[in-house]
Amino acid sequence: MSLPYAILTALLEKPSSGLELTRRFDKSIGYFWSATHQQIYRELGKLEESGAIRALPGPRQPTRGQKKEYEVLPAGRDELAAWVARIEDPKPIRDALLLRLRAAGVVGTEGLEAEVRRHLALHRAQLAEYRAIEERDFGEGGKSEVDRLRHLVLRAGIDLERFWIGWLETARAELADLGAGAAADARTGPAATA
Amino acid sequence: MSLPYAILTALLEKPSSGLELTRRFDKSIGYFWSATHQQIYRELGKLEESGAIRALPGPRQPTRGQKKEYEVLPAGRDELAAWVARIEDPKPIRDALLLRLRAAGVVGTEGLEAEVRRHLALHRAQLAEYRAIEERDFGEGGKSEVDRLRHLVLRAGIDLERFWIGWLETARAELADLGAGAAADARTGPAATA
DNA sequence: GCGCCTTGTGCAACAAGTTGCATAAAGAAT
DNA sequence: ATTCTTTATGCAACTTGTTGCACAAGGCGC
Repeated sequence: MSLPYAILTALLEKPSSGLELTRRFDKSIGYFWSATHQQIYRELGKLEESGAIRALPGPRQPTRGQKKEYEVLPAGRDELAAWVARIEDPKPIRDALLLRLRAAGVVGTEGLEAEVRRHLALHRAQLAEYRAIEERDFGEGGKSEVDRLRHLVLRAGIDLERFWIGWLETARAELADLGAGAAADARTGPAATA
Repeated sequence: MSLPYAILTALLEKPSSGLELTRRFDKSIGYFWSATHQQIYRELGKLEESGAIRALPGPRQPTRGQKKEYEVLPAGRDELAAWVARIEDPKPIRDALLLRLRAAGVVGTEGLEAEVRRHLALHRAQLAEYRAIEERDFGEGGKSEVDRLRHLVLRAGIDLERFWIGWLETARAELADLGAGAAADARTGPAATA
């Protein structure tokens, strides 16, 4: 659905080979749309076939194991522009940890608090990483249109991490609170607390 | 990955048939882990085969088009309890709208503001729905362990919607601000603003 | 020259999720 | 009685995403 457009965007920002794209996905676009090199190569093939991109004519092209750079053609740019304005509903959340909290209601919370703490640490680390990028890339003023939009996206990432950190702290407190007394009856069944 | 556990949780809360599960997914568990009836039937088959659940012996079982209720067996309950404490990293965000904002940086923001406004309305509606559920199910005190955990999960949903609403408002303002002057050169290329 | 590591491209098989449709039973409508 | 709708289960085909591996070229050590 969205991967081809992510690739088109990356290629418009800078023509690249498959592996270069993979690396760039690992640090910037991949923060909100990750992809493995496999997906990227497959999609590059499709995009080339459909005429949205083309391989730059380099020294020698046809062999395997040789770098192959792509650039976006006008048709690809048009498709991307159309996608930007397309009507497409937001996808509902899909989060396994929330599911696990819910499951803990019926089978007990044993071991969950440690996992919540671990996630908390991971989200704090991610927040720190985002903040470092913000500092580095959007420190001073004088922002172009591209910069302002990129910063906006980054701020979504930052605020999302902040949300998770806040919520996980609440969750940890709640689990600790349930902990002591409830640990015993959680093992046999949760209904006893009522 | 998580779907079988979502189903086990739902079945422990109340033994059900495939279609009943589908309906329940549409209103409660599905808020953070959605599934179609197809996925659910397939997964029920696998879970039954692996001995995690079994069909309740009803009037007549074997025919098609006949309701078939399932309940969780001890093995299934144990698997679920193990999953609750399992180490599993949070998945990175995957959001098409953020991607579209980023794409707008290179192909122009035309048509995006309307889409942002539409999403804003959808998230406000979702928030209202969650708040109504909160009012209905967790209005007064006297909460059991299950209730407290369920409420915690619901609050994650509520705060996530609040996050999106806040961010989308910022985005809309930013797009409106870029709008007037930038609309012209966005069509030809974004670099002109620098 | 020969092994070895890195860079680079790609196939194949699988897992998860989506879409469209077929089938069957039971009850309501006429 | 027969048609229509609702409830219910399920197959088949497809798309997306993941994992493991194969293969090719070039640079480096010795």
